[in-house]
Amino acid sequence: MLNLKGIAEELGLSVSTVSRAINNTGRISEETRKKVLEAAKRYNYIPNDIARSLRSKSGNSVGIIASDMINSFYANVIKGAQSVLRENGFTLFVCNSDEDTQLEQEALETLLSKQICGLILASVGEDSESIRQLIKLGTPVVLIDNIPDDLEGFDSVSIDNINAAIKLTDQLIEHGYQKIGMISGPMSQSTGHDRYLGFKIAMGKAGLPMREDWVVKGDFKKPSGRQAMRRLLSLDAPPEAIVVANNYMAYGAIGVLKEKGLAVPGDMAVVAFDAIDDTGLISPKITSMNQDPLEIGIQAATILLDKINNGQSKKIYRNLILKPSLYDGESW
Amino acid sequence: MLNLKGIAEELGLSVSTVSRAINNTGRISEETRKKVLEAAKRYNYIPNDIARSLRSKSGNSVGIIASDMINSFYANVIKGAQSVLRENGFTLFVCNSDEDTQLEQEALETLLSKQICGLILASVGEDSESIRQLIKLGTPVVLIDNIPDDLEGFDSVSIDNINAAIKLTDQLIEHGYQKIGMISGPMSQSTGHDRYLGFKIAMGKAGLPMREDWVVKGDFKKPSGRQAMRRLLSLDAPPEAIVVANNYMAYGAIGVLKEKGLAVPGDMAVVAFDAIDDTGLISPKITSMNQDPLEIGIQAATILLDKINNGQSKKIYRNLILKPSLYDGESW
DNA sequence: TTGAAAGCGCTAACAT
DNA sequence: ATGTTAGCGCTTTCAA
Repeated sequence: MLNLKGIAEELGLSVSTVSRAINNTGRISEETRKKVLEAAKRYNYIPNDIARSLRSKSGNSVGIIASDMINSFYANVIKGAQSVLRENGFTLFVCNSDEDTQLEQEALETLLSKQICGLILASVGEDSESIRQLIKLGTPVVLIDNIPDDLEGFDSVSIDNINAAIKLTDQLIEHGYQKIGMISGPMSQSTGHDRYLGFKIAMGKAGLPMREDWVVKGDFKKPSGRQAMRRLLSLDAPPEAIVVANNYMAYGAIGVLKEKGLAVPGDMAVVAFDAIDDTGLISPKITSMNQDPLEIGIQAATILLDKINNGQSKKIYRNLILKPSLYDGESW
Repeated sequence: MLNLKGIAEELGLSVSTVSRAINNTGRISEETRKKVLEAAKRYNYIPNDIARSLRSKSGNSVGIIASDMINSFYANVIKGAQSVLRENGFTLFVCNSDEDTQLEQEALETLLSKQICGLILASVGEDSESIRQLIKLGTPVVLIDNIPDDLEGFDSVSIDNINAAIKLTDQLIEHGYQKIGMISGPMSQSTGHDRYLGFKIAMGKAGLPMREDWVVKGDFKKPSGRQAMRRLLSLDAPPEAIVVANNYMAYGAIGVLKEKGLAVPGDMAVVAFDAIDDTGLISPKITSMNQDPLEIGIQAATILLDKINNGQSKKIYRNLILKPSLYDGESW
């Protein structure tokens, strides 16, 4: 495996000439260009991207930090972003934060040390310190999923979670449910906070009672959904329907119901966020308000690329609000 | 954002002294070490990993190429690998090949240009050219999932697919099924080929007839599973049970059955490979022979790290055969 | 059209 | 204990 210098020596040319031939830059005779390209192929030359970006001070990689790529929601976000990025010659570093602030911070530093030129971030919590730091460094960031309240001056791709939660709750209300509870996410995240807020608004609008013990806080992971459902079922008067703030908690909650032989929605109706079913075999089909994760990834990557390529657009912040779609399942 | 030189100037020291302080290498006075570390923190210094690995000729990233990380099987493999790698200071480049040879090749070149020092590869097809090339370059490779027959001299983590398929088929046979078909994968991949072989062996052993039209070849993706099932159902005498070579094709196949109002396993029994259900809500629960994807990722990464760190072990090839486990579901 | 030379940020001999 | 120097592989002025 040769490098530029190797090829240059082999051909009796200078490194710069070979570089120009390979990058098709600057003036060069057709003859030598041919010769170089042929040699490059013969020797299976692969440019050292590390050296290239060190020298030219312009990397071609971006990072993404999400809580868990096992979650098909994030997996799809990543896939969407990756497709756009690859088409544009960028590579994507994927990091998991596992809903952990510490890991998120570590991932951030790793990515920065890798000289990423952009970041897609589904942040945990509201701590904006690390993010502010990024912005100062001039690294473009696009936030997705969780958009901390106190963060103005960022780009983001998200949905109107408040309204989405209102509509989702309305589904239950329209079907005659009155005793409605919620398994919410952490209030420190906009997805948790706003969806809870929407739920509250919808309930108030309909004149329905909000009962403290009908709202159980989870951490967006499956076990917390199970735990929350057990808590609800242990109440003297459990709700007859619940709104769940994300897919995994809903899987946990419904799992508990099924195990106890309770019917969904007969004994308890369940609606959720982002419970898209890739397999098509989940039963009952969960009525859910869905963000389009692929689209989120695509849009986030597109904004990022624009900021990277367009120096001017760096100071223009875009807050893209996508429309979630309601999947009308059988769980209510 | 300062670099080493910046900090050196700021402190009136030489670059090398600062470097030594930060890397805690070589002799240095406690006093200056303190001073440097403090300054590094003050200026939010983050080492440029690109420059570092260019200089020291030793990268700290490895790549993984899998067909589709939306598939929770691969997602888990990636997660397992990532956990081991991160603990050891390595980062992971994730590439999708989408079961496409062309994309796999592209991903390979991208990764090589990124100077990865190791690769975990779930290859598509039997074309070993690109892989042989890698080996010559001295880049350690661990193959997973699909182990091309003609590739000796590689490390790999896999299962005994032939035996696994025999056992899976035996499940059906033991439950009295005689008219058994298969939705197989591409024969060019060991997972496709060996699972088909195992099926054939089990059938022969039991003295059951192998009918040509009861074996439909798919491409491991969901639509091909749907198509295959439609084909089977269109036969004059469809099989009464089928073995499906992977999870996604099984989802497609069962989906078709459910849509037609056919019962599983009443009208057709279905068993499959790797149909692990993260949600716990898939119905019917699919009887399946499961590799432990997390473990595969962990083992693959461990082998890779050993090869990277241990020059001597480079020429010792390990072919780890993990035990798959049978999940006893309700689909037969 | 081509070559020589500088230098990206860092590490590691070698020198002091 | 610290500084000086060379150079990783590449791009990019500047000269020729």
